[in-house]
Amino acid sequence: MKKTISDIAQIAGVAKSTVSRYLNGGSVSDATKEKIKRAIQETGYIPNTFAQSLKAKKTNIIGTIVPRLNSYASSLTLIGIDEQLKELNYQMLISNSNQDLEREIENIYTLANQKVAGIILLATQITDQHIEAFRKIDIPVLLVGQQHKEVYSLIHDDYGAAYDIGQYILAKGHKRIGYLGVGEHDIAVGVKRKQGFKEAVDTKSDCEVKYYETSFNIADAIGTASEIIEEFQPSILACATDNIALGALKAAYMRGLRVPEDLSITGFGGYQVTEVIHPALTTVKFYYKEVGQRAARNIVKLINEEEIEKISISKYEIIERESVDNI
Amino acid sequence: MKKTISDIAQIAGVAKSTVSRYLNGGSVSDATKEKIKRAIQETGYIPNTFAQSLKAKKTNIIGTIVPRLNSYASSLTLIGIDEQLKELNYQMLISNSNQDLEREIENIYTLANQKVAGIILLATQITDQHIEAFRKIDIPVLLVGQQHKEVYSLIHDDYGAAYDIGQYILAKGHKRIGYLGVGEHDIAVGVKRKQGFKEAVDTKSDCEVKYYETSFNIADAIGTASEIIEEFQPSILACATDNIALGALKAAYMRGLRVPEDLSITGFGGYQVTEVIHPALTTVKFYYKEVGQRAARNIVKLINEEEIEKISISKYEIIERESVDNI
DNA sequence: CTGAAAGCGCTTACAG
DNA sequence: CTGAAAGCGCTTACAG
Repeated sequence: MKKTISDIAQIAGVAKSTVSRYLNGGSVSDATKEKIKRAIQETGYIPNTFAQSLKAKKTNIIGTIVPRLNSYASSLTLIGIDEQLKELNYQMLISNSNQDLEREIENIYTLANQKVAGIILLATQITDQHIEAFRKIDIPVLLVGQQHKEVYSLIHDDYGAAYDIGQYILAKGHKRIGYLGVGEHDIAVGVKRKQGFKEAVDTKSDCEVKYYETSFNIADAIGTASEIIEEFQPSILACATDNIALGALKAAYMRGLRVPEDLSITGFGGYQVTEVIHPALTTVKFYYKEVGQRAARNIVKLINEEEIEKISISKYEIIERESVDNI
Repeated sequence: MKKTISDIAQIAGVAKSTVSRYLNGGSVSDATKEKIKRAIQETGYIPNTFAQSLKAKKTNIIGTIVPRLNSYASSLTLIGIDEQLKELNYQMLISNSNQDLEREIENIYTLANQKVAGIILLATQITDQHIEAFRKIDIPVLLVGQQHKEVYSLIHDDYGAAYDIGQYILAKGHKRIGYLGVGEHDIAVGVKRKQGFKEAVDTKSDCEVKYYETSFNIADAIGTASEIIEEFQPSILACATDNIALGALKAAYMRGLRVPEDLSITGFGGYQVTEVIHPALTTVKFYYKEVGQRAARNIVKLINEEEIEKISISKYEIIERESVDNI
């Protein structure tokens, strides 16, 4: 059933090497080309990628490790990577670590096993084990979303975006401000966003600002936001992700508060749904897909041993919509 | 740098075949085991998967083709597949066709090239070219979400769910009913859901029902829903997906209609966000993740040449929330 | 332009 | 339990 290059060679009446040359664009006479083409069509021959890779000693596969598949940010980033990679004649292999750091480390080694040409890691946190793995596998690695001094990274400007959101809130006249963030193990979302925000609101001394923490989970966010509303009664709640903001919105409705009249809310991310809901959410949009595309270009450069910057920072844009009131 | 099995054999002072046996759990004496283990640790040896697969003539990789990556349904299905496959010692390779049928066909062949053990296709429509590809590659294939008489399939009960939604709407006393679906090239969403719905509402003769069509795109849905509201002024708008329902909700708000007081809305899918928005959406929940898991089990059975049903139909559940009014 | 041969890194009967 | 040898399906110098 399954045809090999030898079968084709035999049917076409040429040597295996000639078929191989035909397949790889080497010099073959037109007459020979014709014969081989016919043989391939007739048999439905498909070359064995393993044998090819075994000899060629390299693949055109880029392994991409994601913490979770059902996230707006991951999905868009993956799409960007995939699109760009296809253009560059590479292929994307997705490996899901399901928010499990151990599995993430495992995935690095598995990908190395499969001789991927490079690895893109949509990172949440980078541990020593990560660094150890990167060293051992000896394959180009690119981090997306988090940075580390020993690895090439592509990040969103979390600090800058948060600073701008802070300034924006101040400009709207808010003085009783709640910030709902996540744990500090996540440097980008947990640390940088909070830092930028704090830096901005600290420029004004007549504000009362309180910082809270929840998880990335919407249900958790609803609970935490609800408590904050009860305890602190802020005029605005700045949330570290759009999902958290969605939770805050729900909490507001559940407590009978109108948004933005009774409580203003902001998010982070620019998820599509934030535009469709009512009131539409004021948030900061990150360019996930573009970052994915850039990641693809960068990893390929790394593979080709071209120079790239150790760390690139991507832009953002404040999207002003309906969820923030002017006081 | 890169170590091979020969290096390990040499360092451990044994034959390659012994190392191979060690790696694959064949019988090796404890003393030899120890030597090999040490050699592997010392060198950080990682076996070459290509060489392994070339000999073994099979892989434990399941190719999964998705129409798009940024969809709630795909993501959850993928997670289910991935989880279950890991348990069965298989690996998932995701291939995105980006809603491009040609690319989908290409992906089938590419996956075959890579000698995947089986293919799961999250399908939108099945053309003759698909069937031709399935025949040529001679690899087990499983369809998810759509059915075809020549291929093993796993589907959601689109017809049944739509019928129930229709009945539910009738029971709520609605008599002026709009149905907002999608094109008929998508059998599951475009044909089956409409059919089930129609069947249900046709049981009552004093209703006026109008059928409309839009795309899967939220922005399109907003536009179409807006027109429907203007022209037909239904008391309820049943939407063929949750995203379309989200668009309808937005359209209602934009026209100053209250939901559900002025217009009731229902969806299809059970996306997480439908629970968080206000008003929470009445919809039908499909078990995407579970279907993914089952798909994984089924494709593995197919690979092992075990019997499975040609077509399995998955359950659903009507989720009654706040977006439908009692008339 | 074309072919014979060696070799990529493994695995798998087959002997011992 | 262990090793030598053949072979998986390709590619790549090397001759011609």
